[in-house]
Amino acid sequence: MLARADRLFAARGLRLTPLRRRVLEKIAGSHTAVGAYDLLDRLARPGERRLAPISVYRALDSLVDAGIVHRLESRNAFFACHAPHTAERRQIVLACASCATVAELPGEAIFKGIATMARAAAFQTDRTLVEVIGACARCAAERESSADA
Amino acid sequence: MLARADRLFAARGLRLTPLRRRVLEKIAGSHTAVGAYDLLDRLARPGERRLAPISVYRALDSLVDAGIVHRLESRNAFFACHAPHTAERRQIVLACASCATVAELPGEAIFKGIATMARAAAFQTDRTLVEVIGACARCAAERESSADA
DNA sequence: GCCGTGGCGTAATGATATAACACTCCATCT
DNA sequence: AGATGGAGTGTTATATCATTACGCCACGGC
Repeated sequence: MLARADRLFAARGLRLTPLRRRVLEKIAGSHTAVGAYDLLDRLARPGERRLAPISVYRALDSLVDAGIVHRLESRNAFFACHAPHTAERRQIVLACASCATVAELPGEAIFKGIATMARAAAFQTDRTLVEVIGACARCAAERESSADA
Repeated sequence: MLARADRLFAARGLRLTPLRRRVLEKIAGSHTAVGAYDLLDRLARPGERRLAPISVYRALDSLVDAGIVHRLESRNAFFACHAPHTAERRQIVLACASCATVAELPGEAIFKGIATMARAAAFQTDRTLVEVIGACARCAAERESSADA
């Protein structure tokens, strides 16, 4: 993953700097969506001065631009993209409301359908967002059992 | 629209109060997505004390619950739903990045497709979000002409 | 009458994100 | 070598978005 990130940055004349690397590691380390301030906490090192929010946001911006990290708009949070796709953002995002776990599904057909509809409405698409909020398999099971109780 | 709102509230044993009505009018008055604090400004009446943010957020919550107003997640903003659909949120949202205009398209087929994929991934869907960010017909035309220049 | 719920006011605070400015590093050009 | 320019980060302050906690009043049902 870090190698991939390296390549993506290099391809654009940029660098996967130590700070960006640390941020990416923290995000990728959890398969969940994490907020910028959570990240700040996790990046804190005892004895060192805490990072300023802006530093994390800058790193996040660069990672998002590179397509290695995505933003979960419905939660104002960020998650690492483990899919093999390149900067194209054509994945359906499944976000668990209880555990914040994020999964991605290839959604070419869906995105094509949406693009067609937008075009028919004379709308010029820059970015398409598909987020499904609900319960992942694990949490859905828990819902069931507590519903039984 | 106000009549529809009235009905939707009444159907749930709630009321379209004066405050909610004012908030709804301000949102519906613009066909764009407006932030809660923008709304606060627009609701301000000379000589009167300004509303507290929480008051607007409460009104917004109730309107969103009723399905009369939707939240544009990618912008943390709100827009009135002019579509004839009921509380079902199965509309594709087209949001113009330059003028904030929002349009909705019926998206049954798309939402069905997404639901099927989510189910196949053992994901239990609560809510599905489809937002297309780009340029509306009008702003796209402007882009063209400035690109020419 | 009393209680539960809905609805709103007030004050304070929490959470998310950016602006503005300064500095270093390093590659490139001259 | 010196000048230039973009990338990257630090520091400080501030903007923007949203909620918690508490209290009051209106109204309908028991």
